[in-house]
Parts: sequence; C-alpha cells; structure tokens
Amino acid sequence: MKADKKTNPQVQRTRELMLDAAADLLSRGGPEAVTHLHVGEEAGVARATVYRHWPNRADILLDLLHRGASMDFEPPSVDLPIEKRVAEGLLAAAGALGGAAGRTLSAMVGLAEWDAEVSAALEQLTEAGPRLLRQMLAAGVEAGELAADTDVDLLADRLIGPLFLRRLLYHDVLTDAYVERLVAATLSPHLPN
Amino acid sequence: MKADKKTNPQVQRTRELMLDAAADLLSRGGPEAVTHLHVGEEAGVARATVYRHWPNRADILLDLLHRGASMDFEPPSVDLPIEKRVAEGLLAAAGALGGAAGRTLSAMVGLAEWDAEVSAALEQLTEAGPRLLRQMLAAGVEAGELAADTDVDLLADRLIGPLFLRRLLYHDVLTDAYVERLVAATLSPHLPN
DNA sequence: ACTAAGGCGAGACAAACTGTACCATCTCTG
DNA sequence: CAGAGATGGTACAGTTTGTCTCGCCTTAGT
Repeated sequence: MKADKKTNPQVQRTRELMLDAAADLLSRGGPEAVTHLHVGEEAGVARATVYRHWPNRADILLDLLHRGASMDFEPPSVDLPIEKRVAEGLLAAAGALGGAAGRTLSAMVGLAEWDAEVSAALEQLTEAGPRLLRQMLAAGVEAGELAADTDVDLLADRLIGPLFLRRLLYHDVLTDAYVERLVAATLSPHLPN
Repeated sequence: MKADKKTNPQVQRTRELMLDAAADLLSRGGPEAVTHLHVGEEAGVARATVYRHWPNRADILLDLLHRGASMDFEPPSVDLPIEKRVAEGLLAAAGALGGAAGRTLSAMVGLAEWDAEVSAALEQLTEAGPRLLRQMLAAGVEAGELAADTDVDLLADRLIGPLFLRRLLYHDVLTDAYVERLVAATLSPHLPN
C-alpha cells in the first residue's frame, strides 16, 4: 500500500497552499472569486490539481469553512458576575465578526440559502458561539444570578441577534460601548436585585 | 425627438419581462443564476437585449432590488397599546422575511460585503422597516408608554436583530409565538406599570 | 538506496459562456 | 404615414470550465 491521502505530506502541502489561496480570494473578492482557475494561479498550483482535490467549487468553499470553524471562544473566568461574563464573551464574538470571520459569514449567509451543504456547514459553524453563551446563561440561572423562569434560548438570541444585525446588515463596526449597552439593557431585567 | 426610454411602452414591457425572469431566477438559484443568458431565455428575450439594458450582471441585481424595495409596512392603528403595535409591525416583517424577500435579503447580505453599490442599495432597503419601528418607539416614549430614558435605536436593534438571526443564520421559521415572546421580553422592562 | 504507487505540472481539447457587433424587422411617436 | 429607435437573430472572438493524457517528482515500504 501507498500513503493515505490524509497523511501524505505532499497532498497536505498542496492542499494547504490551495486553501490559503482560496481564503485570500474569498476575503478579497467574495465567493465568486473562488474558482479553480484563480485558486490554482494564486497558490502556484496546476489547475488540474485543484480539480483533483475538489470537483465542484462549492466543495472548496465547504472545506474552507470547515477549516475556519475555529470560532472557539474561551469560557471567561467564573469569578465575574454574569453581566461581565456575558459581555466578555460577546465582545470576543464581536471582535471576530469584525475581521475575516465576518466576511466569511456574509458569504455563507448568501450561499446557504440555496446550497443545502453550505447551510449545514453554517449551522455547525454558528452553533459553537451560541452554545457557549447558552451554557453561560444556563449556569447563571442555576446559580440564581438570573431569574429562574428565564428563557435561555430566547435570551441568547436577544444578545446575539443585534450584533449580527449591525455587522451583516448595517455594516457597522461593533464597538465595546455598544456591546456593553446591549448586555446591560438585555440582561438587567433578569437580574434579581 | 423620439420617445423617452422611461415612457416607451416597448422598453417598459421587455424590461418588466426581464426583471420578472431575473426575480424568478434569483429566488430559485441565487445570485449566480442571474446571468444575461438565463434572463434572456427565461424572459423569452434576445440575449443582446439583456446586455442593452444592463451591461453588467450587478446592474440587473441592483434594479431587481430597487424594484423590490416595496418593503413598506403599514403603521398599525394607534389605539392599541405599544406592545401590540410593535408586535403587529414585527409580525408583518417576519412574514415578509419568510417569503421571497428573505431570500433576496440573504443574497444581498452576501453580495453587499464586496460590492459597494449593492451595499448602498441594501442600506436603503433595510432602512425602511427599522425607521418605521423607531418612529413607533419614539412615539411610545413621547406618549409616556415607554420609559423616558429609552434608547430607541438600541431598542429597535434588539427587536429586529433576533428575527434576522433566526431567519438568515438559523434558517428557522419565524412563528407568531416567537415574535410575541420576543416583544414581551424585550419591551416589558420599559413599560411604566 | 531501491522500487513501485501515486500525486503533480503542463498542455491539449471540446464545450459552454461572455461580450460585442451587425442588420433586418417590428414598434412607438408625432 | 414616416422616421427614430428598440428588438430578434446571428455571427464572431476571447475567456472560462471540465476532462484527459503523459512525463516527472515525491512518498512509503523494502
């Protein structure tokens, strides 16, 4: 037997080169710029090689998204009050949205509407952030920091929704002040005091 | 002189035919399906004619979006309490998002990130809904239905954001129950009672 | 180090798509 | 009715897409 595709260093090398090029193209020119031709040129790789790795253009984008799924947020220290913990998490998310991740997300939103696979990838990708937030909120409820009848899912939507709205639709920069005002306004009614 | 392009019925006829076809293509196959070739075939119009009306593909989409900018919402009756008025408006918006307008919006979000003209059109298009909502909220503040120190812009974001989040990112259907829970949770702390 | 398996580079190729030009025909305006 | 102009249909060159082949190079196992 020969080397497995997943361990062959030659395959991995060209694959990384091509994905780097594709990520750059996506960030600079949007999904339509990610073609086999462009990726090959940008990566210094034969066009046929790009086709060998990904028969369809959508496959390139999917791999790109799965690769960039490192949207992992650190759970903040538990010592802080719930407001600070939530604000910290949302600030990290807001920062990520401001960079390349925001552009990638825009691209995915536009693609996911008509491509089931991209839609599934988007679902998987966007689940990470909210899940951590829901865990934080659920912990807050359990600890009595939030009202016992709090609807955690809805509260998570109400915290994340405005950030996506301003970033994706309004193309606004998400300032720290905005996030803090949002957290304060959304969370304070649920606080016991 | 001959007829103006804007009043010539021949021009208007083919233009409407092509825009109808383009709208159908956009809804069924996304922005990439809207090509001069496809629009011509779908509209039963010569390909050259499509080029005569719009030299670039982006121009077709822009006209499509400006045409579909009839996202006008009726201001609800003033007799109802502020919660009901807001809920009514958001329910109308949620309904619109569930149909073709939602798909169009998805497409625009994906395009606006890399196309300044589409971005401007999106801004114009998405300003209508929030503006009416802000007016409703401002009227509520003025009438004493909402706390005097209410941040109207932020409150509007907090009402609209979750809807966009669930529709565009999670691909969920926006149920009436969800909208009502959202309005109740978001608005109740600002009510005077 | 040697060898066989297999990925890669380079090019050829047909097919489809893009953008433009031309002209005969049809429609609108006055 | 007549002229201006828009459309249909076709032709054309240039580009892009997808597939294939062949010789070279890297890799894994001996």
